[in-house]
Amino acid sequence: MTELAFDTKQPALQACAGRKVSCTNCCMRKLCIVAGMHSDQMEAVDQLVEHWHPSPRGRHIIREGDQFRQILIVRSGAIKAYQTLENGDEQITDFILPGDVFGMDGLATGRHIAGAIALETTSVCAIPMQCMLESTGLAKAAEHQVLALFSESLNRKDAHVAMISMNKSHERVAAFLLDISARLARRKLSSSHFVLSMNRSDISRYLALSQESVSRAFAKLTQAGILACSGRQVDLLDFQALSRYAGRTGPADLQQAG
Amino acid sequence: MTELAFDTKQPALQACAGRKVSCTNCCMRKLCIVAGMHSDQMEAVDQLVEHWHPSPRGRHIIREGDQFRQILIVRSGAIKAYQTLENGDEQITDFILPGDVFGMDGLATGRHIAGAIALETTSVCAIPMQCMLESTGLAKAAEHQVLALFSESLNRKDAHVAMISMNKSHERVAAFLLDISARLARRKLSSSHFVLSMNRSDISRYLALSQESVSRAFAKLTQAGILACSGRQVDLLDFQALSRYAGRTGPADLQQAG
DNA sequence: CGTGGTATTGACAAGTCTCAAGACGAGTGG
DNA sequence: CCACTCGTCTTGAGACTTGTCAATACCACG
Repeated sequence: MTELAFDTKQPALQACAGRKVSCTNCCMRKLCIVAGMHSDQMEAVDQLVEHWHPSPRGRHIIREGDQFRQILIVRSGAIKAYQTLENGDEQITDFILPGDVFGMDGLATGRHIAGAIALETTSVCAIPMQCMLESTGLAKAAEHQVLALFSESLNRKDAHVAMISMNKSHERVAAFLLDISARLARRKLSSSHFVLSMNRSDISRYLALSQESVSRAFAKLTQAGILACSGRQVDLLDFQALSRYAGRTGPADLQQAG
Repeated sequence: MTELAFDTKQPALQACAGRKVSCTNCCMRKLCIVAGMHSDQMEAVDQLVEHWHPSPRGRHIIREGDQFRQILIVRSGAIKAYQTLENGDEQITDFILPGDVFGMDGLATGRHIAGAIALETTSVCAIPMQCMLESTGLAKAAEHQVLALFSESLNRKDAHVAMISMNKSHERVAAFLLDISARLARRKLSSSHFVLSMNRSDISRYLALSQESVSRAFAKLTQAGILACSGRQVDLLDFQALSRYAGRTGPADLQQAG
């Protein structure tokens, strides 16, 4: 089985994965920058947007220090954003799913601070910043959308901070799974049954835990009957219970419920 | 002594604190949205910008759930941004210093997710979003700046994540102090001698630690001769050593060096 | 059927959280 | 000037969780 963040049996992503499509019939148009645009506006954006070739798993889409030239939107696949710290450790700063924008980190200084690597075969669209600022008509139409996506990106980071702030490993993992689940749901994909596109090590560096703790957290949640998992395949069995843990040692605490 | 994030003896902030000023002679013009603008552009922005009355310590500037109407820029003072979690805990998501923008979290959904409270007497400028999108001339001039500030905001959040990801409490506190220090330096204020405007509890909820651990971390760094502090007054004595700790258990580990 | 990357599991040391008590400083009222 | 109070900050001791090191299991792939 190939590694996908989504169940390929579901139609939405399969429709456009890997193929060059125009914005008007792109499956991500409801989440991306063209959301809410008229078809003529969309066509204007289409002229501007570069549809890049799909990147295979492991390929860098952005390298740390690269010059900033455009903002990017994922059309299909999944990406991890990372930053190399002074001591050489790789901090995973984001997991980017179809419809998410990324690459705005380079706008402030002109150079990208964070790198981005495809977690599986991934297609992205690029909106060159230069064009964006020059083309008045489009800028007008897209400006609000761009800002909204920025804002969403900011909120995603706050959610990340909230996740890491939980003190128990199974809470962080529960919150992580719920977050992924909710984001998949927004994309009309199964929220209870999915295949993670990142390995345990990526998750651990995203959640500020050791790989082993992530593994143990999965085991704990499994033993509690809250989820079933085999490697990256995850089935969420009890959302309520999961939410309780993600809600930071809420009403009921996790005992060896078995 | 009043509580300030900055040494009031330094001229930059004193000049405009609390008084209504135009952008052209605001002390924050080099960091804010009007950075790099011609004076005529600046005046156009000036027409648009609302200079709000100073907020006393403890006052809400934004409440969670408030309708989004404008983005805000701090002119003087300091602010904490927070989010109430499911279990009622307050997660501090940001400390906002003069020249920083905030409030963009509300753009995505139209309502603010995070609240903002003044940590000391604080003046902010508001740029109504409606105006911003409508006034073409200005939008053109300010667009790049707005995006750059957004981008900076994103990068600040990644820095926050990196901070929380450190596993030892004194590393997180070291990173925190270096971050504050660097941000003060950008504002031409003393980077080695300052008064924190937030209490230990705020710091702890920002760094995902208990209050006690923060206190102990301060003590540890003090005993190691790296800083001197008395309550919120902080003097950084050894930047190199501080950077080593903030660099995540780097070359030299912190022993009871005394 | 090996091989390499990934994932799990165990045991111990190390660090943090929690609970609890006390110290300190600023502000108030006698 | 003093005693008192409140919020903040510090310090101590024990329980608990995680990180680390190490060994083993698992899976896809050639």
